Amino acid sequence: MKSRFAPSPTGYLHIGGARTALFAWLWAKKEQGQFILRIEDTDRERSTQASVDAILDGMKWLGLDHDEGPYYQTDRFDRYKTVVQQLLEEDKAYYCECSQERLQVLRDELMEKGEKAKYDGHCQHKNLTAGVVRFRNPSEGNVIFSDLVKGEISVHNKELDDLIIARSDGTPTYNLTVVVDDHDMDVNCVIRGDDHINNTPRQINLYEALGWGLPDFAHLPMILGGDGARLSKRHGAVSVMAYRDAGFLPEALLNYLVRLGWSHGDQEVFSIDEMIDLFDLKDVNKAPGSFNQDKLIWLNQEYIKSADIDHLVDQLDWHLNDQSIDISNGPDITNVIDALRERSKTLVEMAQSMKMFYQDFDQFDEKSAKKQFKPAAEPIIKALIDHYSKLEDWSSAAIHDVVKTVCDEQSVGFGKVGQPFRLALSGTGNAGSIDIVAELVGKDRTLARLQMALDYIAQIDN
RNA sequence: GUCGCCUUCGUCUAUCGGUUAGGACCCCAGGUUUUCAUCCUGGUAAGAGGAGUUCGAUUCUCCUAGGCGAUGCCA
Repeated sequence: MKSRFAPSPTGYLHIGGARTALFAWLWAKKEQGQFILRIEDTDRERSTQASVDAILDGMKWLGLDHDEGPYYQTDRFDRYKTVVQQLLEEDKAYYCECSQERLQVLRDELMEKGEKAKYDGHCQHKNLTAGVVRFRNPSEGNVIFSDLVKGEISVHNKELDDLIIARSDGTPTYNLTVVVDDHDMDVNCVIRGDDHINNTPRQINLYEALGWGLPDFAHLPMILGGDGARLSKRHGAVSVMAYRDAGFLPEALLNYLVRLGWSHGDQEVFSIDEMIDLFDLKDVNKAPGSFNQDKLIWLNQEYIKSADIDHLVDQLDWHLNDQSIDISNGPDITNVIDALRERSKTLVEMAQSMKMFYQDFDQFDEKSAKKQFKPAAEPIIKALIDHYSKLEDWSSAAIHDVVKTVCDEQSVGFGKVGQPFRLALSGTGNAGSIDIVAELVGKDRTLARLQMALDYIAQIDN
């Protein structure tokens, strides 16, 4: 068994493409077959190297590795020419020199008459020797195939016209190259978006004209935006790498994508191995799905909570760099991650929260400071500084004991001490349990920040 | 216009003719908690419409509507 992902390099790897790639990849793994990557760059006007790189980067980040390729169609023009020539010689194709204008007029007329807009075979028997090359599509009968996800699909040959397989400059077009490649590369399971369903009967006719055996076809439903329209930029990020940048873990994205159009009972969270084990094309839904960022965020948080610490360190690296956070001068990053993982929805958030452990700040969040740093807090903070400066065992347990001692001495509840302390430590008030945070922030920084809080209160008094 | 595909809570989905139509996200309420978060409990919410087949349809068939796709010398 061999499947493939065959994007055209006219932009970044987007969410829909990634889902198609994932399903094709999963099915190959599941069937212990191969997965190949092919770049369909026959449209030289729109294809760019930057897009090729972006697609490769996206696939790599997602971990969707290929067994063969990447193949480039532009490397195979000689082969396509040979096939076109063969079709010409066998009279299964012919040259056509109808102008674009004539074709446009023809389409308009047919549409106006309520008919299917298709080529009328004007050059069919002219025996021309130049122009575009058209494939002689059968005019009778039906093309019927059994799609692995959609079931039986039937189209009348009457609906199909003689499609162009080579442009007037001699370059081949999609419907020809895809057939030649899938055949030559032994792809026997074509998994792609269902926007290709309409092309499939044409391609089947081409396979038959060439005397080649048919692959299985599996057409995946599209991914739509929240409003039911085709997913596009206005629905938020559509580029896979934009999700990396926004702080998502690749396995969270993959998990989200695999559940869009496929399910296994009530299970929501799947490891890669489980996906491979449980995935089955026959369980793929026919209906299109809408992309829902809230659920992706939930999954991302689930993965952040449970991920292997080394993996998080790896994934965080890009974000630390992006936010210019230097972790060499501060606590062990694994301890910080553990303190933060239950309160971070994304890696971007986590990196932001990490700043308080590695960077000093010169002011407190104004709103919180007004609330917490009132004159009444002064003796409490003074007491904390007093105790902590003498504390030798800088452990969360000892730090916690001091807070309790201060509560007793000042005859106040935990909150009266904990809240200003937390704000002093974090600058924003958002932090986990104060004893652990204080331990990680370190004795010197803790004392300096408490002193800063004291200075703030003094400045309010004046 | 024509052809093809699709249609269960707002969203992702379960259901292989008989269920109080289940789960998850979101949202709401309550509980745990030194803030936030985590965690726990509970709640709101669905079979597009119409025929037919059947003792019985979300499930099978047909029609309608709606959505998406194709109708390119794009892929």
